[in-house]
Amino acid sequence: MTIQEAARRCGLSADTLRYYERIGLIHAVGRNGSGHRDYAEHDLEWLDFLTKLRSTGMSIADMCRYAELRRAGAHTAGERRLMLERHREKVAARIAELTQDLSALDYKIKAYRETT
Amino acid sequence: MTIQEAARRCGLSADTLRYYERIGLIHAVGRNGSGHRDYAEHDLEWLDFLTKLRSTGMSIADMCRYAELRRAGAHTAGERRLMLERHREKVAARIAELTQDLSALDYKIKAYRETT
DNA sequence: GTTTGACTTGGAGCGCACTCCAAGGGCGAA
DNA sequence: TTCGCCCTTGGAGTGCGCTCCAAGTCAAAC
Repeated sequence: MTIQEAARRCGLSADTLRYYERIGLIHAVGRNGSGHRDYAEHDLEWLDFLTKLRSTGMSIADMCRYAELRRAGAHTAGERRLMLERHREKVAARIAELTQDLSALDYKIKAYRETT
Repeated sequence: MTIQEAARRCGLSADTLRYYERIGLIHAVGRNGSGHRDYAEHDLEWLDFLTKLRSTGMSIADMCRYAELRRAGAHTAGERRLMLERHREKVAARIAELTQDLSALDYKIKAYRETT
């Protein structure tokens, strides 16, 4: 799969895919005869997971840490799990915060509706 | 109220408060005899509202737009309300997205738990 | 009276996450 | 064979939202 197709499928730009590879988030993407990147299905699955971490607010630095652990092998599974559990709590807290802010927003909008 | 007290109460830094004033987010904060900022209660209420907008992901540019409309007077209430309503939808969508990502994360964590 | 410390201003600097650029390579179509 | 296009790399640039700095002012403490 070309970089353009991979970009389209995971919702990132080709530039971002190259950037992710450069900083070690994606490891050893295959190349074809002309030296062009050739993405495999498992690259896409990993990218989908990365974009989930990213969209839930994990920093690139932490994602790199996770990717590094993953490359290090099965014995890092515990640490990876811990990272995900901690991140999960942050996401849950964020949802709670947003939910509260949403109702504050609703209250404000209601006030506007009653005034106008 | 000094800038330090105001900063503590709204959870921003004094630098950020000065920055917000510079870009027009906060208008005409009072000064005392020595030219130091002297925040009033209504400044704090406005700041609390601003931090809610900010923490729900509204851009500084949009917040400036809102602040500008507010300064322009009551005849802009409709437009302000529209801004808030649109923002509200974005926040709701964000919550939905995060909630989905959270369950994906839970799924992944569950897999780790079953493996280790 | 001098020191301390918080404040003022305009402007520069920073960290993050990309995003773009220049120079060059490879390949299919006309 | 030449054109057009997409790809490669390393490195530079960008936008956002602050954050820090230098130089100066002022008031209270010692």
